[in-house]
Amino acid sequence: MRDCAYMNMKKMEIDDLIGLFKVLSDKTRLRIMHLLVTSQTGVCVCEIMDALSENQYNVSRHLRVLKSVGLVQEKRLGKWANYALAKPENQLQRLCIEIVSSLPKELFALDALRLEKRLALRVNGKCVIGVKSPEWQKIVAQLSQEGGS
Amino acid sequence: MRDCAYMNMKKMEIDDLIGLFKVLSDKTRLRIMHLLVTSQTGVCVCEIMDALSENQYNVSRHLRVLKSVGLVQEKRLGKWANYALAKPENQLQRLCIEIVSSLPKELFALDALRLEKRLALRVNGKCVIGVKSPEWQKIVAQLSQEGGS
DNA sequence: TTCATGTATGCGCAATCACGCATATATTTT
DNA sequence: AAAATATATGCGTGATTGCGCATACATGAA
Repeated sequence: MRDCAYMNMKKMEIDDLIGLFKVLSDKTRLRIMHLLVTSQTGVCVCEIMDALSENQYNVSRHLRVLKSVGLVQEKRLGKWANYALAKPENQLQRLCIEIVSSLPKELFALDALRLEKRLALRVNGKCVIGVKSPEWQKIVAQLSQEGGS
Repeated sequence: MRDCAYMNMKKMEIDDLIGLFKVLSDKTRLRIMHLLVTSQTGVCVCEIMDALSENQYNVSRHLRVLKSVGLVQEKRLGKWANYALAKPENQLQRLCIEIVSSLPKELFALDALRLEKRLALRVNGKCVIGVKSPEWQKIVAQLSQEGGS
């Protein structure tokens, strides 16, 4: 992946703040961060995909960005990659989590709802259905029906 | 001026948050905002220029952006344009001020110091020296000498 | 070993956006 | 009226960056 400005973390300077805001300036990244901050649980890539209705490579790429600045951590479990909020190790990361926590939750309500439904499909606390699963398609159809009423 | 994404304010949506973070993702804008938030006083363009050591057209342009999203307000006084933090009129603007207020002040210490010295040159509470004034050049030279010790 | 599946990434493109330059506008001073 | 001064802005450019596509990689299943 090409280098991006928001990956450049040295000592704490104004430029680091700028990097932080740049990280939060992408919709997909902000939604992922909010998901991880509010849910306080590790989730795999396909669960994020479904919660956000976002495709695989974008979720993956944005997770990489978040990981590169130390905001999230990855734990591989077989084919699955589990991502969770990292324990903040500097002021900047704490600030970021504070900021994300302070955002109006209503704006992310749909993501949260979908994540809840998606996590309910886990078996033994683990994701087992992967991408494009019929179970999930059905739930999505149901949700869009309710939403359209 | 060409349209920018962060100027597009409708109802409060995630995209508005993105716009907010984009506004804060520029160093000059963030420094201006911090200046206005912490100083709580209206300042003219040339005072900002000197406080930030930034040129005229960039300060002017970024002020325009901040004004366009309702974060700052302008009051013209003859040749001088006085800018101040606008009274926040929605949740997003309040959030922005909160966020800027929460940033580590040390990072903006030099700007704050220069602004303090610059405001001390006012007469009757008004800026009178304009741009490229010898008085200010002298103070800058003094500051850089102290900083280099 | 071959195939299926979850995840990662190189490439090319298009959009965004900050900047320098030059110049325009507005107001005061001479 | 003309010059000076504070501020604003159109234009061209370069840098950044998000995305779609195709494909690579890694691991488990058949």
